[in-house]
Amino acid sequence: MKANDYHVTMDALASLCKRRGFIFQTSEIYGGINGFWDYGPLGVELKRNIKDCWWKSMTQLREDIVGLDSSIIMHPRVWEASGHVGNFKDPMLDCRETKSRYRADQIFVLKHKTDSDALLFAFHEGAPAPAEKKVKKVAKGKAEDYEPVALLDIPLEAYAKLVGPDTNEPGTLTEPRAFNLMFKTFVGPVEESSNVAYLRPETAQGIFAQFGNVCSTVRNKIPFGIAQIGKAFRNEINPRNYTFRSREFEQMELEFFIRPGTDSEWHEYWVAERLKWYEKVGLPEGRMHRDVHEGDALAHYASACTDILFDFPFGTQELEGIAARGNFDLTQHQETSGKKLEYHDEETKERYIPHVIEPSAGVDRIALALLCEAYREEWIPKGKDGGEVLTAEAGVQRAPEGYEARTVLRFAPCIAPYKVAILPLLKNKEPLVEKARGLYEQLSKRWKCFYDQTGAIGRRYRRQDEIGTPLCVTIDFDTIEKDDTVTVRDRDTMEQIRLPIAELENHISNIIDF
RNA sequence: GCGAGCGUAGCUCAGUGGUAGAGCUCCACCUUGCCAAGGUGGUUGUCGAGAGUUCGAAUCUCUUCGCUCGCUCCA
Repeated sequence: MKANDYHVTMDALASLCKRRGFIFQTSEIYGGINGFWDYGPLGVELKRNIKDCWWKSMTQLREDIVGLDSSIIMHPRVWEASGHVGNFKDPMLDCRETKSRYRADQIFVLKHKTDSDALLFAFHEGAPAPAEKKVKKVAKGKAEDYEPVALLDIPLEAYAKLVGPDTNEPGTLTEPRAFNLMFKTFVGPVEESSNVAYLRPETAQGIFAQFGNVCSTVRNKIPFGIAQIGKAFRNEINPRNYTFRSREFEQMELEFFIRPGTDSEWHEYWVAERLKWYEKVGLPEGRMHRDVHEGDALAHYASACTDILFDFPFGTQELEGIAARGNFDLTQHQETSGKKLEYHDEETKERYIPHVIEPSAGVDRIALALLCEAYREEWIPKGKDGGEVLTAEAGVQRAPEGYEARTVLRFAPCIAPYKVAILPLLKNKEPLVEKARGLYEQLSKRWKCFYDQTGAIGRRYRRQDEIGTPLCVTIDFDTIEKDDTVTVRDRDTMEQIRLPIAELENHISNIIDF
């Protein structure tokens, strides 16, 4: 997908998100801080709706999944067991001359087989040709006399003789430094190493660590799942693309425990289930993709992993990963903690550590995807029944003659921040206002509603379009003088129907409820 | 993290050393009997932050923070 084919630019979207109160830069009055975002009055409703739809689909609409809310800071040994303390870092090194940065584990070195004083030539993994050339040109040697070794196996003393991948001079590379992507803090008032703790980089480990307690309290039979929604923190090197890669973000994770050997069928099941969910909340099939990891792209303990991707304006990017993790996590925790984390399968009379399928989704990424997908700029014909609605041309703000522009967020109704706007036709006619206020109070008991009496009625419709409110209900003189009916106006078609107030709640419920 | 560009009202932006501006938005009143941009009046800024040069800085210099793009990274 080319960026210029997309129906919205990130600039236009970010502008609307700020103007209407979806997303703000965090602590903006102090200049902001890279990788952290705040959700405004509309954004928080949007996110809540995403989480509610997920939570409902997991824990309410099925009886084999229960919820959990574990703490953000856990015992540091949780992260030893999970491998995050050991592996959750990428040693990096810089070239002082070219200012390039490399991942140490991806750099290899041509080393002379016998002469330990000879120069060493670094190269990118799998691409030794430039280094072989340098062997001939710079060292006047033969390629046969050299052998490739991993950079991490080269002693630091030898770095003075090491020629970087993009230079011909030795000694320009810094020593590799570990970049731990977990946020570190201290428990208790004293900052000493024995008090170190981490903000969780994922919510999943809280589920594994409480596996035993959950099993012994809810009497669940395999297969069953434990779901959790919560904040996670990763000290990303370079947050980019608006809220897409943030340092503080929210995850919705399910650990679905299964009998060993049934991994691939349950993995496929959850990929299909999750794709159905995305369609239900308003991400169309045409913009969704699967990325099936194979070979080296798979973690060593995983038997399958499929990413669910979405076409963003800045490229096709991951919303969710669905991994078949075997029994790696529970086994690790059992070994590290010394506590049994086995499941007694009464059907097969066996004890075993269950395998797990993990659908792990990012709430903020889904919110961003929904905003990108929902955003539309349209040119609509002036006057009644005037013909076809056009998609606005990118960058052209004024509509052509006979048309007028409208910006609309076409959220799925279950996702929209406000569900219904209640509008008196005129604000200076007391009976209209009184009736509208009463209806607003009535409907607010069931849905997030918006009351607006300011400006012309058409203008108020457009305001609701821009924040994605699916329905507008207008109170006019027929309502109060004649038959107690109201006008219900649809956001997407802009069509209006007349309904008795008595039928209103039922009508709204059919459209809105997840 | 490196390089380049950019930070002025809620949004989009003009303003190259001399009293901070425009359009839209927003608010009030009027008008408005169903799809915005009629009328009148009004609010809003430490010109991203800090320091320096200068009689005087939005404007010049330095530092810093943030944003965008490219490289890098994305378990």
